Amino acid sequence: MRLTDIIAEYILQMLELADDGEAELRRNELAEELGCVPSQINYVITSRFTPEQGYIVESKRGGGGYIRIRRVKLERGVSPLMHIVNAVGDDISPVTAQAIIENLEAQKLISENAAKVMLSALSDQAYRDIPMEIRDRLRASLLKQMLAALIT
Amino acid sequence: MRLTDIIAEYILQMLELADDGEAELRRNELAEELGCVPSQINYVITSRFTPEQGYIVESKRGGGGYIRIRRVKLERGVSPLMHIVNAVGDDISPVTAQAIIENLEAQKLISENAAKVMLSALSDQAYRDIPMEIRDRLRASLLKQMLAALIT
DNA sequence: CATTCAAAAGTCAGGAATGGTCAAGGTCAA
DNA sequence: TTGACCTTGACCATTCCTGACTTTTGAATG
Repeated sequence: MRLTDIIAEYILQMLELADDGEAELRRNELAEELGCVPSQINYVITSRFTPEQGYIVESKRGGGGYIRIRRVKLERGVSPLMHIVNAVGDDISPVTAQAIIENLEAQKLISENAAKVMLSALSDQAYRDIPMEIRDRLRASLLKQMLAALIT
Repeated sequence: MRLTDIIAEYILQMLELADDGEAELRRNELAEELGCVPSQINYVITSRFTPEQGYIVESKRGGGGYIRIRRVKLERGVSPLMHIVNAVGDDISPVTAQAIIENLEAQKLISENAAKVMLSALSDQAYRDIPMEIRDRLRASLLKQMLAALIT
């Protein structure tokens, strides 16, 4: 198992155990405990605990420093899907698109089946005949179109 | 025996041995073991493990990368969705695609939400940047990919 | 106070370990 | 002979991991 997975799993565990949905850690300490260099913690956080995946991260340097990771709930009141549609630009990478869909599913804003369908439509697997240069544009277009279709 | 056959056979074997219908492999490793260049693995996968043939494929690059092949077609008794996947050719018009989805929904083979999502993904509305000449190919590819994702 | 120091966390570039794409050429059966 | 299928290799893209260097912060010191 990769270091990255171990670290991510550890943080997820912390989030689950915390009653306030907040995990606070000390970077050097955690790196020591998990046997990696400190900057690897940053790598994991920036690659797996992104806003698209539903997390926000705060930190402080210096004495008494920390890294705090919070799972954020999408606002259910004002059509969170619309919010995403508006936030997505003209391009989107496969990884980012996937993160958005998985987050929506985790928050139960879309069904498992809808997630499956969308994931398959956003994967490069379906774009064999499409030139590389326009795949990310197509993906963004499809994502927005599909999400819009789900807004009542 | 052709290399392609050897590779395909090997993967099929892996799928049979797997209890979850899923085979995960490392491209370079397999290429080494079977004595071919790595890209030949891609050729085999794109030519023989397609949605039409009842497979869906995911992969990840980079450290700890993999190729995962999942069999969605049931051994005996083909899923009704699989019939459609096989019946659709390399091209499909917007009207025909729409009719297929509406029919599946009417027969309660897919949910209303899944139908909505698929309809939006199959409409030309989402293909603004795609040259006219390849839209129907893209549509067919997406249709098959999405339907396959819904099986099992 | 202002300065200095130590203890955090952040950034970045590079290397290694993967898989992906494409175009050119080879093989073979019809 | 020709067209479909196969094979190869050069080049590209992504993900992970590390370490050197930078920045920020609070506390000790003068």
